[in-house]
Amino acid sequence: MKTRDKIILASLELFNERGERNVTTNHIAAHLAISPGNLYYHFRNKSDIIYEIFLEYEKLVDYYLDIPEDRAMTAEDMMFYLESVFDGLWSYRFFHRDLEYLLDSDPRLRQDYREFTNRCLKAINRIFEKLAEAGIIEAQPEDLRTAMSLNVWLVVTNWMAFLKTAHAEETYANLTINELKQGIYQVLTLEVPYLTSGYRDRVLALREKYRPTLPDRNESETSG
Amino acid sequence: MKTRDKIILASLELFNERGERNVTTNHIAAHLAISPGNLYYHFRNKSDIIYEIFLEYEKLVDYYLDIPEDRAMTAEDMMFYLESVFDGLWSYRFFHRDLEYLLDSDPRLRQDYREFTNRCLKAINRIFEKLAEAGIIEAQPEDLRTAMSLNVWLVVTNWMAFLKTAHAEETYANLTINELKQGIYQVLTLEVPYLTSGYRDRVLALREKYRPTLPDRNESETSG
DNA sequence: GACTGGCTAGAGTATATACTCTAATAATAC
DNA sequence: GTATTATTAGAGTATATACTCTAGCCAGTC
Repeated sequence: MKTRDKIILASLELFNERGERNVTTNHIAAHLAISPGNLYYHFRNKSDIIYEIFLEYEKLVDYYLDIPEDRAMTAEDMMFYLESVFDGLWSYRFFHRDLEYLLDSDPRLRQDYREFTNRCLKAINRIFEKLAEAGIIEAQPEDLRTAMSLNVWLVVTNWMAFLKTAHAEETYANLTINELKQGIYQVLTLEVPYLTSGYRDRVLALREKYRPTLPDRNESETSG
Repeated sequence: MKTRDKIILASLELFNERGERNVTTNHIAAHLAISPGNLYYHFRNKSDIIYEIFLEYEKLVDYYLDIPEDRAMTAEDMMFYLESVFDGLWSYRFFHRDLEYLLDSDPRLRQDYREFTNRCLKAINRIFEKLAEAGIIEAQPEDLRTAMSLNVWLVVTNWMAFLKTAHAEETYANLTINELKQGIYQVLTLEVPYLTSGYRDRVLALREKYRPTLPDRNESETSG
């Protein structure tokens, strides 16, 4: 594997494990047993590494959210979208953690991320439309659908942050992809009131599989 | 005003403006025209300043979310809760930005914040209960109510982050409290499907007042 | 006036961090 | 082979940051 690719891979790994803020370029080089000079031969700066990682992330999610227009949507499709998106979130989980700082440090990233968000919102919107066409959820006016899509985006992209703050101990290390996917339960919660009678039980059953076993909720929960 | 209080105030101001990560203790001291030594006489470290600010924030929100149990809830009450909470978010807006890093650096803060979150979730839950008792929304099983409350929390606490990423330019400076309050529209969107026929139009009208005029959604709206 | 204790100044320190520079080595072209 | 280019090492730099240390000021008290 080329050094350049190794740098990207190691950076992603370290960022995910420790958070971007806690990983320096020297750490990355040390982790790979290469010199800082070598790293800076391949990347002009730290931002450039992050930008490359973003491009990969973007590509992955764009691929996941490519919605086929030649056929109706099924409940399985919907679940597959959710699973895929949460897989993506997991693989690039450092990204949403320090998002605001990252965007402040790189205008190019800010611009790209903004367009990326808009594409995702459109895709979510389209999924809702097709779910309605397929009779899985009730059709809703465009206004409402757009606002719903935005809420889905907010829940999806911030569920992980919530989980980490809800953990009692240092949580960066011990978060698992299974816990993360409990966010699917929360997303489906948004759909619940719109489900058609024909699909209601079906989707509720699917949703049930992701019911959160919330992290040490018990510890201070004795009141109530 | 005592130096200690001035430090807290100036820190909050600078954190909100520039983000905690971009504000050093030396900046704070310089801003107040006091010496670093003076600052460190009053606070053992930066974390302690942040913790003090959190305590204020916590107190404020706890006060806002104190739900009177001696009377029924009105739609106005609900709106007042929303307005208040978003005011609080605005005043301490730096906090949710670097939340994860802050919690990682201070176990005491992590623990307190976790309990704070649980209290807020319970309050939201109770608000939904009382809205149902008042006939404003349909009553829902506890499970669903809890999941809904969590979604409300996610939307409330992350709406600001979304706004900032949606902005095209450097956004930390030019975000306004009015834009922030458009998050109320998103929260009410979550309630829409549960509104009773008696209150539906009423609440939809209230919601309409907060409809987002989303920041340069179409590429570059001339800012002026 | 002398003493005390809270408060403050400001120079200074240890460490970290992003990044540079030069020279050496490996790979490739001719 | 030689010349050229791509890659790498590793010491080094400029700057920043959280925090310390010492000495002095000032308000109140005896």
